[in-house]
Amino acid sequence: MLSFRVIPGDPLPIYRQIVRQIEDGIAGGKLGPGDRLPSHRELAAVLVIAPLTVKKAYDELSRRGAIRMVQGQGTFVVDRPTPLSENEKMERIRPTVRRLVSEAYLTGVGLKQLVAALRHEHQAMRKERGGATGKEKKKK
Amino acid sequence: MLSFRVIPGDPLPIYRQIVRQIEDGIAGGKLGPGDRLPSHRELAAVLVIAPLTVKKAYDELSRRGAIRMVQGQGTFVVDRPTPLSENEKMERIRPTVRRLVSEAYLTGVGLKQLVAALRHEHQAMRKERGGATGKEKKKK
Amino acid sequence: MLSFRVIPGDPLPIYRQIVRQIEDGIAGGKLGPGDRLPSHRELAAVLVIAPLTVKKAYDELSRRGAIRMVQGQGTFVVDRPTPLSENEKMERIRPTVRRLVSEAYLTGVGLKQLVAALRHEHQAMRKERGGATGKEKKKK
Amino acid sequence: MLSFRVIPGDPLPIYRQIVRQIEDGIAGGKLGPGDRLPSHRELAAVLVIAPLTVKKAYDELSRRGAIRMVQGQGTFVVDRPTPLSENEKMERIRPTVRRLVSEAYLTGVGLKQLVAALRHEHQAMRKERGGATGKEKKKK
DNA sequence: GTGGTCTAGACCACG
DNA sequence: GTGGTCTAGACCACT
Repeated sequence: MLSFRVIPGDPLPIYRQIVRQIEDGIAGGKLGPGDRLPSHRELAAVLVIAPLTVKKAYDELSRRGAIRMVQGQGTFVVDRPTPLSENEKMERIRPTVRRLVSEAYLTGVGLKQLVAALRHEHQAMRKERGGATGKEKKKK
Repeated sequence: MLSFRVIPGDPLPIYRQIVRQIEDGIAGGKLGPGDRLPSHRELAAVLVIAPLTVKKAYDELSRRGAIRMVQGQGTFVVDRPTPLSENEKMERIRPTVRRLVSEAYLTGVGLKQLVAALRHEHQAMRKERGGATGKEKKKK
Repeated sequence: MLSFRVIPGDPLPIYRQIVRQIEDGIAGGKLGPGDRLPSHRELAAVLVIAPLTVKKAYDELSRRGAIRMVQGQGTFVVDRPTPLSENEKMERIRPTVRRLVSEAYLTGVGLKQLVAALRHEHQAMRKERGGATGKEKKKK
Repeated sequence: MLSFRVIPGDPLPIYRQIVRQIEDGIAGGKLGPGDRLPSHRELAAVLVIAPLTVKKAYDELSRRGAIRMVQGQGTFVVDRPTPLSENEKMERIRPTVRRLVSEAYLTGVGLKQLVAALRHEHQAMRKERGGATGKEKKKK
């Protein structure tokens, strides 16, 4: 199961953050058709936010046709995996890359430190995600 | 002078959009120390928004030490940005680092590619700023 | 709960008065980590001023790391104040130091008396905060 | 002659700062009846502010009867010296003392550092004021 | 209910 | 003209 992270103070509302992460997960192949998402109550508990907030995210995704909520069964991914090309992937994250570089410059953080911070955060996330340390073979 | 643009519907509030554009302007070298910004009323008129909204953006930049507002004179880009400790620098860019790492992970972009993209963007920005490639000798 | 008071005609703007009162409340131990402040609307009603004015005060305190505002929850005194470097600390109190020295000089108060007054006031505050006289051992 | 200092960003308007400093000077005996103040143009030049601002301060003091402006002659102190008792002096600067102590606590500056900063600033001012290093004997 | 943003005015202080 | 403060509303987002 995908693990989510949510930033309370972010300008992007929490429910949109969830929407986005699930979309990214689908785009990146981490989530495929038929995959089951955690119940909104469950996810809310994990993220320590209100269940209604998660519900709102699921509703949004449902409206977009990316997932389907089935009474008494759960919530499932509908979207085609739509494998993105490498270029498309890079394009997708590029705005954030640019923003980070710009922020780093303004703050006076050098490229070296920046890369270090990136690696550090990457490690931290891996541990959080469940202990995979190398190239993980995901199977459904 | 910088040209500003603002997107009303954006999840990022208008005043933050302005903050970012000015920060980027400084980062990109389009705005240098001593440069004068348009008055908040003037900019508000140009952008067709309320003056207070622009002022809020200027206040934010002022707090961060990027600009200085002087009564009866105007608003100026600050000469020597207030020095921050290394910890504070990292703390400041951390949210974006986390976000980028998360996006990359979900989208299926590996750490290597990510770092490469970062370096690439970093180089691009440098060129934009005037071609300095290393420690630049500033003369006034 | 703290009781607030505001003087409309004061040279110190209302929102700064609020900032100072809350800061003093924290300094004096009347406000501790985790304590909830009245909502900005509520406080505005009590003080008979515009909600935005209180919000501006809260924003200022939030920026300084003294409080945290959480959507839908309320506003709270922060647990562990953001650590500042020694230089920044001194930088922050410097204006008041300068002002005091200047006032004392002009009023004809000598350095010795000034330091004595400072020590006296410092002791008084400590007692107010609960009687700790040295390094206090905090337990939770 | 008294030397003045002015803080542009202060909540107290510059012209009020000047008023206050002259009042303090009179209260502290640094300025006595008949003493001549610098012309407003002159003082404005020294403080690097607009002459109108100084004029405003002089007008204020004139209205209060503390000084008298005489066409073609200059501006002179009128007020009785009114020597303050030590207690009165301390009372006068006490609010600022309290404020400084409170700020220092909040900022995490210890008493020791605080006193050191005070001494440092005191020295700096002395040099600025014209090089007196010990108890200065002032004569009119 | 909470905080977050925005508007369209107003008046003061400084130059 | 500039910035600095304040008001009295409004709507949105989250719990």
